[in-house]
Amino acid sequence: MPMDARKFRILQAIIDDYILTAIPVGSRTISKKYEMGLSSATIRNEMSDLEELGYLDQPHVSAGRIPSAKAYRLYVDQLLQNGILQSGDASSVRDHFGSRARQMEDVISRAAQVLSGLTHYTSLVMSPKGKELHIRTIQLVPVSSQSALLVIVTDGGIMRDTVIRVGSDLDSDALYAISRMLTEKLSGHTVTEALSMLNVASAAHPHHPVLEGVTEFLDTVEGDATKTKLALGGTSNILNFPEYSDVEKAKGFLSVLETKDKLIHLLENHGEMAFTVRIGPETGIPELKDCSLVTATYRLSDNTHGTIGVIGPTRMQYGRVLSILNAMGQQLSEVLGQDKE
Amino acid sequence: MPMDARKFRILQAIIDDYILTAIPVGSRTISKKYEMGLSSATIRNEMSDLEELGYLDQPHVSAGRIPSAKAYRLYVDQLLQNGILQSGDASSVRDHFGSRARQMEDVISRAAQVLSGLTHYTSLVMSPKGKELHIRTIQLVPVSSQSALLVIVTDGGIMRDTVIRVGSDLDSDALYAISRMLTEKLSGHTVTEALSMLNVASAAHPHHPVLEGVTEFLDTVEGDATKTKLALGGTSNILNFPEYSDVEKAKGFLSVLETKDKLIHLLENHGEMAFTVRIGPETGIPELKDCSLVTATYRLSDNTHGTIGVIGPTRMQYGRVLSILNAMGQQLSEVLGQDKE
DNA sequence: TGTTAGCACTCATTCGACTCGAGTGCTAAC
DNA sequence: GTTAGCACTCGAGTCGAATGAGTGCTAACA
Repeated sequence: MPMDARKFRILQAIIDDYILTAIPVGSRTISKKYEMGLSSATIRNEMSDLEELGYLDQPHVSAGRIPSAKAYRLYVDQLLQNGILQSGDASSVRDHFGSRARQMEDVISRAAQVLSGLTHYTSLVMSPKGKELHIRTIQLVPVSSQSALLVIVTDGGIMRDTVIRVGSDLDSDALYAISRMLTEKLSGHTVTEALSMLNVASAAHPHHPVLEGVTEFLDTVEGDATKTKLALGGTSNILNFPEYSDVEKAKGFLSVLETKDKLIHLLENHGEMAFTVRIGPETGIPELKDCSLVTATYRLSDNTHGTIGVIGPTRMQYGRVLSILNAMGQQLSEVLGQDKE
Repeated sequence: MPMDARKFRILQAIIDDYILTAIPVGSRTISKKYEMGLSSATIRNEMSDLEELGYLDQPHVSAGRIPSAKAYRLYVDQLLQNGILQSGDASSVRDHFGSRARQMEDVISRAAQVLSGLTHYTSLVMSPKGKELHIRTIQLVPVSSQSALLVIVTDGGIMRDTVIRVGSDLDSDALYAISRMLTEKLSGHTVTEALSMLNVASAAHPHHPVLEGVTEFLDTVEGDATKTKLALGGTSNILNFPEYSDVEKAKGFLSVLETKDKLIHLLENHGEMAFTVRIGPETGIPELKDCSLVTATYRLSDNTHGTIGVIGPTRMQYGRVLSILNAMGQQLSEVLGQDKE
């Protein structure tokens, strides 16, 4: 039994209706609300076929059908292929975002707020991965006689800082000299590259406290995924959807959001696509089996990119979400890239 | 009708039982489970009196009684007066916290996690208010030809940074010189004091871009409460309690947590007490009318303090929470104060 | 005078029987 | 291939009786 055009049109109508109403949709609804020119009986036969093909599920025999994950997959693939992106969202993203470019962190969390506000889903905004960032300046700022603040400015305006121990024989001017030297050597390189260069240098000057401190810090930046900044928005939005009116399910969902490591891992597996859509079980997280995750990337430069995403019920308004993510991605690239020149 | 010792003992038993079980407690329960040496009928008479005094409510006539906000208030005041603080919690806080003192931000969020993990409630950890912090070092780090990163190191190891525009005629060395000068002048003063000093300086050198940038930034640090860092932990813990099995109520609660401004405002009204306990309506936030907020402070120095707190249902294990907050406050003072010398 | 046993009364909760209706699957006719 | 008709299914909602926890009151008791 093949999947012809009519079946597809009916499936699409079912999905559209279910996304809107969240109640299982019956054959009569389709034949009345959507101008098919077919009677409910015919729709019924087609729906039976679609169920056999695995595109529809039936909660119980006397209810309508609901789309399966496979159906959403088909639906989304179709959407992605046609590239239907409303342009109206770009301007509304712009409006809500405001133009003030502040610190990376502020931008990230603001973006998460806007994203969840516009979509009514839960949003995720992740800064670029640490190890891909290019170093621009390294500066040691004296904090006390024994320690200094290590500030690393990277492209995108992100800065990472930590306090390291230095030898007590270094005063402000000495630190400044070291800073200049380090900046000269490492500027323009990625964190990963800088790390290998430092390892060479450490071999020449063993037990140099400053070098050790810097190396150690870069090491954690590279290795530790949790160093990536992740902002969430609209975490309680999920409760607006009837599929999460069960408190137990809601708890599971919210618990996942609390352990950011899982989320970061999820967002990192992005591949080279402009968009990634993971539907239900495709997320790989049991608690999210009734959720979909849509992600997109934004670029700061050729090699550094961050990820933004939206989590909602599988019956998500994929078209709208994709369009908004697209607009937000562009906006972020613009805002974060602008103070780069 | 006075409130005698026996009434108080009975009230205490009722509160203890209700905190544990969350079900209205009847006269028979009290006379059996708690060794009162009184029959249920006597208890019943006393409970009737307690209700008349406003300490007990009755959901409906054939159910037991539940403590009113007034009852919890009495209970807590008694608790605070007796200063019952189990010492066991101090060590468990220490165990969970770990000794690694990292950046302020990490410590804050770690503390929130530990706090919610130990109490099973939602925790709040707020860094000290910006304007109370003492400046230790000011450093300008070149970022591009037009802009510089302004790093301000304060006591407690907190650092605030932002990118400011500078005149294009300033190279790295010039910025360094300015940094030294600023550090020399402002070190040891609070943000508020520094601000007034800078205003004097600005009058002498009008339109100086660096001075303007620094002033503007300190201004936002002082004025903008949202600059205060606030970490939350265990936001979904509230769903474990039967009083929040209603999704609508849970949504209201979680929505409040998302707008951090309200929370910061709540935590700031702390007064000079070691602990503050706000019960139900005392929080002043309608969505939290069935919640209690317990806060405590930790100190970095004489003038700078941060706030930690726990939010849970009004039937909270106040004794335990107070004890844990006390331990955590000490721990935080220790960890954040230690790199101060 | 305080305490207790006894008893009638209240009322949320539980459970089963019942109805209602949306929706299906199947068959036969078009 | 499409459609009308019809029997059938089954979740959701309603109603009412039974249940039982808990109270308030009264009268007896120490």
